[in-house]
Amino acid sequence: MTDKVTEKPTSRDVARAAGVSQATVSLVMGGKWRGRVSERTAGAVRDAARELGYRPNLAARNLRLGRTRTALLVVPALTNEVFARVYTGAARAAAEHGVGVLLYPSPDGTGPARDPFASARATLDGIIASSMAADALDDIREGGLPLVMLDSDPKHPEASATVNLDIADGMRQIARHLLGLGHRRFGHLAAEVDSWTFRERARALADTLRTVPGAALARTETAALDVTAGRQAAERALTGPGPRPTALVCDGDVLAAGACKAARRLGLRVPEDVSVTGFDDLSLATALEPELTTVRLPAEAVGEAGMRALMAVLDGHAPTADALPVHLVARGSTTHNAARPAGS
Amino acid sequence: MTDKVTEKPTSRDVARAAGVSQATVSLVMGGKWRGRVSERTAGAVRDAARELGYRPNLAARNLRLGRTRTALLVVPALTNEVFARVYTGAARAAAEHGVGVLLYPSPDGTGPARDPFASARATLDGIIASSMAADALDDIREGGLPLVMLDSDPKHPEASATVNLDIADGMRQIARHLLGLGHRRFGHLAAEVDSWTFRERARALADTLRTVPGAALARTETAALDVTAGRQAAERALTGPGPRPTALVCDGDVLAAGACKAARRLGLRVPEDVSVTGFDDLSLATALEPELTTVRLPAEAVGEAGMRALMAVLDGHAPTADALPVHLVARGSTTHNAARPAGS
DNA sequence: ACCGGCTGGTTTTACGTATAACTGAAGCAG
DNA sequence: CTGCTTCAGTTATACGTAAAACCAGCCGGT
Repeated sequence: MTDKVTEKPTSRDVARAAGVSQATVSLVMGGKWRGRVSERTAGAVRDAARELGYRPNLAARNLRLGRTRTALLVVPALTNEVFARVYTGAARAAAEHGVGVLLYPSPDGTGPARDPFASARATLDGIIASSMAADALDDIREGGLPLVMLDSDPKHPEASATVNLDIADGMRQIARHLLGLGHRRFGHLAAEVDSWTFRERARALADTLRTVPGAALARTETAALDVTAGRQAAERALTGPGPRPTALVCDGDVLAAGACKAARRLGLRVPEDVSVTGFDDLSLATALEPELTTVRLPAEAVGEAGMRALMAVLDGHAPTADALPVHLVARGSTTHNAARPAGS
Repeated sequence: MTDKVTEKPTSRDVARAAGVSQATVSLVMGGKWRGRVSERTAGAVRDAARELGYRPNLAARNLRLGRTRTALLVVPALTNEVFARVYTGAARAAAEHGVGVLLYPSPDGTGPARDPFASARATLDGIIASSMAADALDDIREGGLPLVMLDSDPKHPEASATVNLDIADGMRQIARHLLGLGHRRFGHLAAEVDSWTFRERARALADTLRTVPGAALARTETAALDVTAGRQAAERALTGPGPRPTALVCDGDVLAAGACKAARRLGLRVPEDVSVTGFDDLSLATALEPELTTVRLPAEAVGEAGMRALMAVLDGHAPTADALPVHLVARGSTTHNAARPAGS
C-alpha cells in the first residue's frame, strides 16, 4: 500500500486483488453470473471488492449501457406543496426502480437553469413534466427523450404517456356540494395562471352551475396564487355591486385562506355568512379555522403514476393515459345558505 | 438519410459532416479553441452540429473528466416548506454554476432509496446534507465525497464545510420579545425530533428565561411536527396543573398553528389570553389569523450558501463554516401579558 | 476415438468524449 | 538556405464498464 490509497479502486483493481479478470468482476458485481462463475470465485470477488471499498463508476456504466437510471422531473416550484407531493410520489416510485430523480429548474421558475439538461440526451433516461411548467417544454422537446406529461390536456402531442387528474370532476363535486347546501349566488376566485388545469376548473364550475335554475356565477376575480392576492381578490368579490355571493369557490387552498381573511376583515363570518371552498387539500387546509372544505388531489399518486408510466415506456410498453380520481373533503368552511333554507 | 435518423449523432458524425476530425469537434464544442482552430472551421463545425441536432453525450464526458456537475441534496422531506426553500436556493446557485441537483431520498424519509447513490462516487461531485437527515449519513460517508453539512453542529466531523443558522439567537429573540411583553410563565411546544437544531432551541429558550428573575418555563410538551400533534400538545400545556402559561413558544409554525386551534377549543383568545410564537416563517404564518409571530429562517440562503461552499471545495478552496443570521418577525399572535402590565 | 455440450472462466472490443502528443505548412530572422 | 516559431489541425489514447466472442477442460454418449 503506497500513497495510492486515495485513488478510487476500479473493477480492474478488484480483479487483480481477487486473481481474476476484469470481466469476471463485472459479471459478479452485475449480479448476472448464475452459471457463469463459480460460487467460490464470486465470493472471492465480493470479498476483494469489499476490502478495497470498490464502487462501480456510474459514469462508465452509463456510457456503456446508454441508460442512466435517472429521470428528470419538471415542475414549477417545489415550495408549492402540491408539487412537493408529486415529487414525493415520483421519488418513491423511482426508488423502487433504482432510479434517481433530477429536478428542473431552479424551481421558482426563474433562473437560467436551461443548461443542466440542454445536453441531457445522455444523462437522462426520460422526463416527467407538469403542464404548469409549460414554458420549459420547448427546451425539452428537442431532447428527443421519452416524455410523460402530468395533469395536462390528455391529447397532448409529443407525450409518450400522460397522467391526469379528473380536475373537472373535482370542481363539479364542489359545485354540487354548495348547490346542495342551498347556495345560488357564487363567486369564483380564479388563479391568474394560464394552464389547462385552471381552465378546466372554470369550465366545470360554470357548466355545473348552469344545470341548476337560479344558480349563477355572480363574480369572477383572478389572483396570483398567494394569500395576499387571494385576500384582495376576495375583497373585490365580496364588496362588488349587486347582491353578495353566499359562496366563494377558490382555485386553491391558498386563495381560500386569503378569502377567509377577507371575509373576516369585512366582518363576515365563515361559513355562516359566506361559505368558502379551496382546492388541493394542502396541510394548510386543516391548519385554518374553520378547516377548509376542499378537493383532495392525490398528488403523490400522480408522481408515482408518472414515474411508473415512464418506466413502462422505457421498457418498450405502449403509451398510457391514466386519469386519477379526486374527491371532495367537506369540512367547516361551508354550510347551509342562511338566506335560503336547504331542501330547496 | 436512411433510417439512421433515429440514432443520436456523436461528435464523430459531426466531424464527418464538417470534414474535420473528431478532436476538432470536441475542441470547438468545448469552447476552448481560441488559437487552436480557425474561425472558419469552427463555424463549419457549429453549423454541422446544429444541422444534425448534436448533443454531447454527458455520460461520456463525465467518464472522461471524472466530474459530473451534479450535486446531491439530502433533506428529510420536501413537503416541509423549509426544505423546499433550501432546495430552491441550492438549485439557484447550482444553475449559476451549470450544475444539476439530485435529491435524496424518497423524501418522506422512508423507502429503500439507498440505491441511487450507493455507488455514487462517479455520478456525483459532492453532497449537501441537512443534519435532520442524519440517518442517511452513514451511507454517505463511505462514498468519500466532499460533504457540506447544513444546520448541524458546527464542529461536525467529516464535513468539508458547514452552513449554519444562528438558531439559538432566533430563540433568544423570541424569548426576549415575550419577556418584553411582560410574560413570565412560558410553555414550550418542542419538536419530537432528535436533532441539533431543536436541542439548540430548547437550550436557548431555557437559558434566556433564566436571565430574568421570575420568569419560568412552566411546561414543556413534545409533539410530532404536524398540526394535530401540536394541538394536542398545546391542550396538555394549557390545561395541566398549576397556573396556565401566558405564552406558548413553539418549535415550528406548524406546531403554533396547532396551538392556536387548541387555544380556541379551550375558549381562549390568541393573543389576548395566550400569546403564541412559531418558528420558520412558513407561508402558513401569514395565512393564519392572527398572523404568527415567528422567526424567519433564510432557508433559500442556506441552500445557496451550501451549494456555493460545495463548489468552492470542489475548486480546491479551504473548508468554510458560514453562520447565517435569523430574525424575529413580530405579528399578531403575541401581545402584552394582560395579567401583568408591561413596563415591569 | 470423436463430437457436442456444459462449466468457468478470459480476451477483446465498444461506448463517446477530452486532451496530450504529434505533424505539416507557412513565416521569418539570421 | 537553415532552423525556430506559430498556426491549424490530426492521431492516438485513456476514462471504467458490460458483454459478445472465444477458449480450455471435462464428461457423457455413440
